Amino acid sequence: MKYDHTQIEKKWQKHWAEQKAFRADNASPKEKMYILDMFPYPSGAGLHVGHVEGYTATDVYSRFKRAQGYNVLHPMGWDSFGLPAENYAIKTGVPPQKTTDDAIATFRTQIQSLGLSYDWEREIGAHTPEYYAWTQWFFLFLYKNGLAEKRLAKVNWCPNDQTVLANEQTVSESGEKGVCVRCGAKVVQKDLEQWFFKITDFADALVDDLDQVDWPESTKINQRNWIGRSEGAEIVFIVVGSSEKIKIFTTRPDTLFGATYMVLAPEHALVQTLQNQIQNWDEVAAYVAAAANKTDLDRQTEGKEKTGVELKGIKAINPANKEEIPVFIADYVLGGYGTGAIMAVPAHDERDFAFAQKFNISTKAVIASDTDLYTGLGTLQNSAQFDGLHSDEAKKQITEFVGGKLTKTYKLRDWLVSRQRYWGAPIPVVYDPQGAAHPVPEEHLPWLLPTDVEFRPTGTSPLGQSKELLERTERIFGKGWKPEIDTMDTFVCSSWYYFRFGDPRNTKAFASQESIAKWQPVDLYMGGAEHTVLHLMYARFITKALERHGLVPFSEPFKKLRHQGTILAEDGSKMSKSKGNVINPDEVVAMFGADTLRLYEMFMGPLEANKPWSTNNIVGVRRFLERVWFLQTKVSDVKTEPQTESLLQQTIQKVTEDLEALKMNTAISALMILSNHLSELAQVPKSTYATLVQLLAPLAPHIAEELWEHVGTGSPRENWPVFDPSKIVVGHVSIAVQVNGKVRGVLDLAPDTPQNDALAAAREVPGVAKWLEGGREVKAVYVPGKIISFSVEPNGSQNA
RNA sequence: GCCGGAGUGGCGGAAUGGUAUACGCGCGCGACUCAAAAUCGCGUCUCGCAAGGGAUGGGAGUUCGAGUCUCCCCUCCGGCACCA
Repeated sequence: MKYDHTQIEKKWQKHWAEQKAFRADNASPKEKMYILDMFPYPSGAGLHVGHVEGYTATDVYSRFKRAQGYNVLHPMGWDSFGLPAENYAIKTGVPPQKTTDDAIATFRTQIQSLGLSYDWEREIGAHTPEYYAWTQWFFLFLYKNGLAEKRLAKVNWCPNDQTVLANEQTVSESGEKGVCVRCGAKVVQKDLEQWFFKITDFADALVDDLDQVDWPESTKINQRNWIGRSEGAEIVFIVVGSSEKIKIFTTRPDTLFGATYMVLAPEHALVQTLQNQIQNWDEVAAYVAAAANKTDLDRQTEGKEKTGVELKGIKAINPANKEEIPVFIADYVLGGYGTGAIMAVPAHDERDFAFAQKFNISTKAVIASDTDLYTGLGTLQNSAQFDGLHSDEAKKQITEFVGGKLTKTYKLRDWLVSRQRYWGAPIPVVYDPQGAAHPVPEEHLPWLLPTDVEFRPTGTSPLGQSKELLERTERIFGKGWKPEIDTMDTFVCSSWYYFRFGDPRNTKAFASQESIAKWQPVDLYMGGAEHTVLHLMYARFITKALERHGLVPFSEPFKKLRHQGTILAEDGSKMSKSKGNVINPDEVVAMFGADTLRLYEMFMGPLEANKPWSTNNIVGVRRFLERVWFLQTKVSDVKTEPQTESLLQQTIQKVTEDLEALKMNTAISALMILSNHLSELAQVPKSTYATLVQLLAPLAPHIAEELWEHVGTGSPRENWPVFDPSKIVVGHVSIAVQVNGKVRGVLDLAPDTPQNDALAAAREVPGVAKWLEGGREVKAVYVPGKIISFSVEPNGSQNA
């Protein structure tokens, strides 16, 4: 009987769908397990083998957990708003709605052909009004609680196309930075009124709560670095001859006596305030204007070459030693970090040192050191009564001495959610005739995305063209009222979707409290490591905001997180369309079958590692499945020999432990060892074979179900086997005998052999005895069941 | 520059401080065949006739024993990058 993967896979996919085999049951008393994949952007290119890896891993785990008796929630949906569909529409005129629905249909078909056990009754799409109504509800929720507000902010602007550009659109196809991806014009910065979510309110919790979750350490570190909490002091400097003060943030208040100048960010408000006292105003104003037009990319490409202008006529007083010091503006000081102003200590800070060299500013070493520039901590000097103190103590004492305060600051900025784009959830805000913002009342949600727009860059947000949206606004709110015409960052859609899967059709709430209590938080979350810093941060923020207002009873949405690695091309390079080395999963499924593809991707290596694809290696797992398939012809009611039973029990243990730890590659290896053993038998005991099939079922579910029909009862999706240690044969174990760290012999011993007997036997082993003869035994170590180790010193006669 | 991760056969990789190279690919030889494919069996780190020796990026250390732990260095991959 041939192994016809196509026929078998179709049969069981149909069967599972008809049986609703993977429905997550809201009413089940069984323990819940919520296993989630990061929902994909449904791109026109279709499913990638990289998707398959992550989805297969969670599928294996879901099937494993169901068999162990858990009530598993394993859903799939679409992160379906976003730029590619809109760009495609600009190019071709095909509306994003159509492109997106087509792409989703393709993705769904592809995913279903892999036999992934999703509960399709819970499918959601971020671009559907039923979903984005609640994305908009989240906006209103944050707005009402003071966590959303409008501010001026810079955007990338293409003066040629008259359009706003996302950061990733400011790199040309040839890699040139700071230019429009479409026309190549130089990108400039432009101020726009935009909506922000106040994620910085939660900065401390976002750092501290990382201790509660089981995430890869590197991902936690990325999150901490992104938030960038640093501890230091705020200290006030007085401007000479003025009532103005300059507040600075420093992590090194111990070096305050060494501050020989100050720097303000070009956009610092005080620059404008002090205009009348600044003698070289024209020069200063020109520098400020130039800095305002610089993109972040400009700053990067310009490297670390320092620029700046002294504010002539302005001096500040160092509060520690009352010296008058000059004040500069320079773009190496960032307006958005700390207080936007620094004290510069050129003797102990690299950037200040470089700047002082260029502008010929005096330096003063206040930490003892042999070098002109020393950035470490140390013993104070030139610091009056603080001389001799160590930095650690001086930080606090000097801060108190000058009336400053110890404080913390963060790199994390508030989340800018306004997008001057079409294909996103409209921001549910309207403006009265005076221009004041008002939230759209919840009863009007979903606040629909209009369709009467043209897809071409026009210099304004596409929704600004919609007559329907304007008429709707005036009809509901009154004459002269105007709609907000920006849409929300698609990260908003993905910051709450995991709640929706628990209660996907709810029209009264984003999810009922019962569904939250039943299913949340996510027990296992799987997705790529790249590009997830922001998503994870935003999802955590939303959860913390909900918790603060009593809407969820926990503060972290994802208890356990794992990343699948990247699948590379055969030569180890990245797969890319332009190189033409992309593997299409559909072709692999057609040729080898979904079970083989799944098994191969799980067998490639550790889940989180980056691994090259190898079409050669696929035949290995295919052969394994063929071997298991062929074994059914040898099944009979013979008694299981102890050796076979022992191996079976070890396999049950190994596979169970490995699947729990998501080490699919070694679980498969254990199954191969068992099937190789069974292949050597003339007749294969039915119960042993059935157990092999069941252990294989989470990994290669179609073939397992087909084989199970002949050898099992019930379903292979239930009653996961439990290993029985008493059936593992422990009669004797082969243990190594080492002399001076080298293996000289092997000995078969029962693990409970007493030490004296074991050592005596070991000394008699032919390969060992001769090494002990000529020397003096110094030490003998016996680790039962593991190893015997002798240490020998050569005697005098041998040395001679 | 800073922060992570990783270096093991020809290749993907395995190994609670305890016989390094499991499992798979590839390759070689053999069986079956008129022949080939498929399948099955045997072999496959390296030097050596052997006894033995040498190998987990390089160098030191801890230990009876190190791929695994500690320190220094090299290479590759990923992230951040003037954050005071």
